[in-house]
Amino acid sequence: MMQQVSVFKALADETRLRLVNLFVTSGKSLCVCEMVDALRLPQYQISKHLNILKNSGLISVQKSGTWAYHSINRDIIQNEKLYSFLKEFLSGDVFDEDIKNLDMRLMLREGDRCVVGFVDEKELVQLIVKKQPKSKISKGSTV
Amino acid sequence: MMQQVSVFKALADETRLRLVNLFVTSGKSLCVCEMVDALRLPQYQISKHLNILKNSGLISVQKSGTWAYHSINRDIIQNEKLYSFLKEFLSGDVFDEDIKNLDMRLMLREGDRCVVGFVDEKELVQLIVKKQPKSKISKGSTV
DNA sequence: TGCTTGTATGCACTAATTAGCATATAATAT
DNA sequence: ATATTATATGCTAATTAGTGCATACAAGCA
Repeated sequence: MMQQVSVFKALADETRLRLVNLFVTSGKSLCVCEMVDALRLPQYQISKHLNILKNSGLISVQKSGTWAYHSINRDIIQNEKLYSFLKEFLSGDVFDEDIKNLDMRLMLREGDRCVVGFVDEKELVQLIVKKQPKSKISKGSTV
Repeated sequence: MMQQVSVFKALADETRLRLVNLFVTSGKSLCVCEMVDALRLPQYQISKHLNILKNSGLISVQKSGTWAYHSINRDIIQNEKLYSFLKEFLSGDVFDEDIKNLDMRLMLREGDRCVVGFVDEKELVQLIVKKQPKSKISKGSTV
């Protein structure tokens, strides 16, 4: 298939656009469990869609132990034009919600590395609260 | 379907990318028979693919008698970023060949309007030769 | 070695997309 | 009216793509 076609085919799916949105908005390398938690879709779906993005040349992977950090290839996205287009084109309810979830999830990183696997919504909040050692300014402390 | 998805779905097909290439490279409104001759595909395919591009909001049509002039919507292509990306991304053998065919075909216009229907390759060359009234500089005239 | 965990993938099923052909529509010309 | 021409569209078969589930793989840890 023509490379141009495979790039647009890769982008022609809601789940994959949501993944691309995570990359262009966060600007980070993300590992699979983080994306699973952000999009709240089954792990096998995320993996498969990432594979399609990879085959089109849009993203690439760097393994670190069992973790797999995926990141967008800014060079293949010629002249940054597609990249900056995507950055402003991908917005709205679903995309924004995903970013909110991702931001929460990224608070669990240590030294900017992923250190936990899948975490459901409730568990995530608890873990974040537990992780804030210096914040005595939390609500309802000394009123 | 999300508008973002439908835009990329519209672009996720070789024939439709070839059509888009005609628009972004020529910068013109084109009518169906001209695109049929440029891409050398059956008329019903061109019409159907144009309809998909139209539904995604990428192009629009202006009728003039039986002729239908299609043109790309530069405003929906946000901030011109996608437009200029496409302009440089869509190149290579097939795309270039299409443009060569289109350029020939556009020589048959009169006052920048389409005045003939489908024309096969041989017929096209003959018509073009016939159309050059002032060119006494053609090959082999007064050597 | 065996267990757990993060990630990838094979298979069956279903849904979505495309091509091909015939035909419809609508404007023009005779 | 009728014929012609430019364009659109309905239908079917064929292909492609996505989902869901189970399971495989591979690295780290007991």
